[in-house]
Amino acid sequence: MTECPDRQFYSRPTAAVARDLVGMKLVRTLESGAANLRIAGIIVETEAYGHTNDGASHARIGATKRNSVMFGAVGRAYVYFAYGNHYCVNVSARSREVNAGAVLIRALEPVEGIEIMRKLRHNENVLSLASGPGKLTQALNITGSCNGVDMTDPDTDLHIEYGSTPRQIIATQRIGIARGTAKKWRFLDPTTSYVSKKAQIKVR
DNA sequence: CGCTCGATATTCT
DNA sequence: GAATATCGAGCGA
Repeated sequence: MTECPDRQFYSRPTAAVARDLVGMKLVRTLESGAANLRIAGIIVETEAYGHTNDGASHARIGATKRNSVMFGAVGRAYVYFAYGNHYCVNVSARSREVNAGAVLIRALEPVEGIEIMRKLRHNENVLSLASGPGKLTQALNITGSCNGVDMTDPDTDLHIEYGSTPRQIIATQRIGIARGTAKKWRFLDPTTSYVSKKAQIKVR
């Protein structure tokens, strides 16, 4: 039985991978003495990033020390430090037609280890635990040491498992970028309250 | 509720 | 020096 989406899953155009990741489960394992603590959430919001075809991508300028995972094997964690305060986590993915790419995980619905998330986040409100790319890395204790971890292996301390089927998925413009705004490469389930704040869909 | 701003790594100019 | 795939505190309405 396969627990995790395999290498083939990530060997497709990043927009397709980003869409299909909505509903999957992001799982973090922390060592705590003899036992292992499991923290996990359902992915409810993602963004796809490309290579030279995408002005918003870190990979648009070629490989650097920071973005090298985007050019390596697919299905691995690309973790970087943003704005000097927050980590963001992606999974590397790309089709054979390009040389780099990744999918940013923007929000989770907490499902396992919620009390641990509360402690790591210093926040009691479950709606605020992982509803943003910087928040979810803090809630799952994801730091630079996770960079390059294989997300297709259920035995690693950071990986992606099959989850649930989303009620709905919509594609919209990406958030917080100045270039590449025409692409509708942000994917989210608008029926959940756990998407990042800027991504809330206005209901009227 | 919405707006401004500080924190400050990485990369580019 | 400036921009960036962010967040939360502080302030005013």
